[in-house]
Amino acid sequence: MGTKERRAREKEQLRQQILVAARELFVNEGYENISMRKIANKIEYSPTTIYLYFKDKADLLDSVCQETLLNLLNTLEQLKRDESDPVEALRKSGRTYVEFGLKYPQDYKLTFVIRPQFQKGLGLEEGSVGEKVFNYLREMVSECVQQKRFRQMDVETTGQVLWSAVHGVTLLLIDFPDFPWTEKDELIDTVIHTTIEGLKA
Amino acid sequence: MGTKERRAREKEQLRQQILVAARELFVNEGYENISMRKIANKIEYSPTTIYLYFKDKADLLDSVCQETLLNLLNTLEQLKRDESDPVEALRKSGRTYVEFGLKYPQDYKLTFVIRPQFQKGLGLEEGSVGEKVFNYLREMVSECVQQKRFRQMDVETTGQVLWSAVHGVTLLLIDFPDFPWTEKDELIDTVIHTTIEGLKA
DNA sequence: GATATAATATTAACACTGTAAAGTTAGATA
DNA sequence: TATCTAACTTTACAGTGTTAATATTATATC
Repeated sequence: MGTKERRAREKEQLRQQILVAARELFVNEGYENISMRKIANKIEYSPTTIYLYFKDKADLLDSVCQETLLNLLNTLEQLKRDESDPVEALRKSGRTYVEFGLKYPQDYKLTFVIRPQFQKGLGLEEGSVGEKVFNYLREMVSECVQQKRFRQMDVETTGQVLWSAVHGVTLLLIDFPDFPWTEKDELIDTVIHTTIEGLKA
Repeated sequence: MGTKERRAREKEQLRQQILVAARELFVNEGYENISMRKIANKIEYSPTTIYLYFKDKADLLDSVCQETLLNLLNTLEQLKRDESDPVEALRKSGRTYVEFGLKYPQDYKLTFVIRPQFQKGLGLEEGSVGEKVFNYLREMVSECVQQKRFRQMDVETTGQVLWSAVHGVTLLLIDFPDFPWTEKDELIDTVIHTTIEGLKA
């Protein structure tokens, strides 16, 4: 009676195959330059087969972005363990966030800039990966506030300020690679350092 | 012999007409949802006429964005006059920058996020409007640094840190309107205030 | 093993897209 | 009036996302 299970497994496998192909194409050539037909070609299925697994192209993008968020979450959570100082932990998290964005620039843009243009929902619903990523940030910040390392301020606002800073620098570095930036690592560190100092002040 | 001039004027007029129509459509319905045919319909010309005035759709986007930058520059320069304290002037400029982005969210995204995806060049070349906007920021910052109001730091880096912050918060507010943000104005003020405090520290 | 049934995949088609090439028209020059 | 030229349109092509109808395949039942 394992037939059903095997079938389900096979179905999931094809779903994954589509996702892998879609991510690779989206990331290398940009979401709007990739057609359903191109994805279909890559996996050697007919274009319409994709619609048996995903509602439409935006839904496919959505699933790719969910994976990216999961990837980001895992990357961040690997840090958490080995750092006792909460401010230092926050600094490292910020650094890791930006580095993640620069390591997978297209994934980052897809998730945090392109996707919102197509899917109006935020992807931060109850139990979603996006929510978990945000909770991670919230916890980090909360620790700093509780230990009075920051000036008295709403935890939510504090988190949002930090997010603004890292999101901003990540996108600028991605979008304007030719701009005469300060040396990249120095800029990232300075952005994070400045923001954290500002939160202490 | 005024014929040539009249013709040139008419030509420029149609160019402007196309730009106005394109901006309105792009801004209201999004760049990727607008076809050349829709723009052509709006101005009551055939679609291919547009190609006599603009190289392609990306070039048309480009011109729309140039106008946006000019608009931003004018908005910013109106501030300059009436503020003697350089830090306060910088704060106001930051505030104005974000407000501009939120007042014309689609223009902002078009210029600072969508455009770089299509036109790899930055649009900050010698003599360009983009360069002027950036010079404005540079001057503001420079004033603060010269008057020792900020901790000793490279003017370029300081400017880039500020730009990161305001760019970040602007985009987050645009892209995730449903997120449970701190009250919008408070968040913007806090982002700018925190960054500036961090630069002093 | 043959047949009915359900799952999965494909073909054909529609209404669009950006844009190149060729054709048309109106006004200026000679 | 004939010719030239700039401005604009028509036509056409190859490609797009997506739907409905159809075909194929694999399983379950007899």
